[in-house]
Amino acid sequence: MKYSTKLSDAAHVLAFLALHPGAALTSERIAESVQTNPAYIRQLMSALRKAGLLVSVKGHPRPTLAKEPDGITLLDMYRAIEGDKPILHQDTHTNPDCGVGVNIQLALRDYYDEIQKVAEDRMSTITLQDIIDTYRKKAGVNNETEVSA
Amino acid sequence: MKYSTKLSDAAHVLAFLALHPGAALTSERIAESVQTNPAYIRQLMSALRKAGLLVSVKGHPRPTLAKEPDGITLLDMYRAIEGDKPILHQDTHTNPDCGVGVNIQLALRDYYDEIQKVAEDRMSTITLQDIIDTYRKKAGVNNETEVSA
DNA sequence: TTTTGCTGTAAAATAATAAATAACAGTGGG
DNA sequence: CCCACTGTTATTTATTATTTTACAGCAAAA
Repeated sequence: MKYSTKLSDAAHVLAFLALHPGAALTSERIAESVQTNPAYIRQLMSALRKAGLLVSVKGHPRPTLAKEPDGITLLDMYRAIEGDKPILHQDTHTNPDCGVGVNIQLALRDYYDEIQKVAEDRMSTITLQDIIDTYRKKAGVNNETEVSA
Repeated sequence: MKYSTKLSDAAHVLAFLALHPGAALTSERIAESVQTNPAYIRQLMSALRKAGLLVSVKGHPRPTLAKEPDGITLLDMYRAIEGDKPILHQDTHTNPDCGVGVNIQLALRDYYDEIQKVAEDRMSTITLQDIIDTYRKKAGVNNETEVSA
C-alpha cells in the first residue's frame, strides 16, 4: 500500500478551519490547500465529525471545530482517523505449529504495546493549538499570510 | 501497500538463531518457522548482516549473532530493516502555493519528530535478550519446547 | 417552491508499497 | 568436481491508500 497520510491531512483540515473562522469553506476550497479531491476531504471530515471533533451540516458549507483548539489532541485525531491501528505491525502469519514463531510474536506484542503507549502518550500532549502556534512561527519565517490560497 | 512486518520477522530470525545455537540453520529452516519463503529470510538476514547484527558466510548454512542478545536492541533491528523510515507519514503533496498547507506540514514535522523520538527511545531499551526472556515465559505457559518445528 | 450548490456516502479505479516467487552466479565442504 | 546453500536481483502478486465517479438529500437564495 501507500503510506497513510490521513493523520497529517486531518490535522491540516482542522488547522485550516481554525485559521479561517467564519469563512465559507467548501470541501473543494479545503481540497485545494491539501491538493487532493473534495470527496477525500469529506471522508476525513466525516471521521472527524463522528469522533466529535468537528461539526457540520449537510449541504451547508460551514464546518466548524466542535471544541477549542487546545481541547483537541493529536491522539484524538489519530483515534478518529486510524482507530486502533498500531504503528508497528506484527506478523500474524507465522507457523502455528512452531512454538518459537508463535511465542516470539506473543513476546513482541508486549513490547509493541509499550511502544504504542509511549507514542500515544506523546500524541496526547500535542494539541491543535500547539500545531497552530508552531504554524504561525513557521509562517512568519516564511513570510506567508494565512489567507492565501 | 501491505503493512510491513519486516521488523517482527527480523526479530523472529534473530531470536531463532539465539534459541538454536550451533544448529545448521538454512534459510529454508528459518522460513518454515516464519512461514514464508527462504529468499525473504535471506533478504532480512542480508540487512541484518549489513547492520552488523548477524554474521554469515556465503554458501555456509550457519548464520550467527554478531553480538550478545543483550547488546542488540529493537532499535538496532528497526534501523537495520527500515532505515530512517518514520512511523507517521506526512503529506508531502500539499499545495505549494498555499502557505497554510506548507507551514502546517512543517509544524507537524516537528511534532512527528518528537513522537518518533519517544518511540525510538523506547525501542532502544528493549533488547533481544528481553524478547527471549519474555518468549520463555510465554513458551512455558504454552507448554511448548523451543526445538519444535 | 424551485433551483443551485453543496454535503455525505459508497463504489470502482488507480497507485504505492510489501511480500512472494523465480532465477542464478558464486561459495564452501565433501 | 559435485552438491547444497547463500546472496542478490528481477518479476509477479497481494494489500492498502488514495483518487475518481456518482448520486441522493439538505439549505439557502431566488
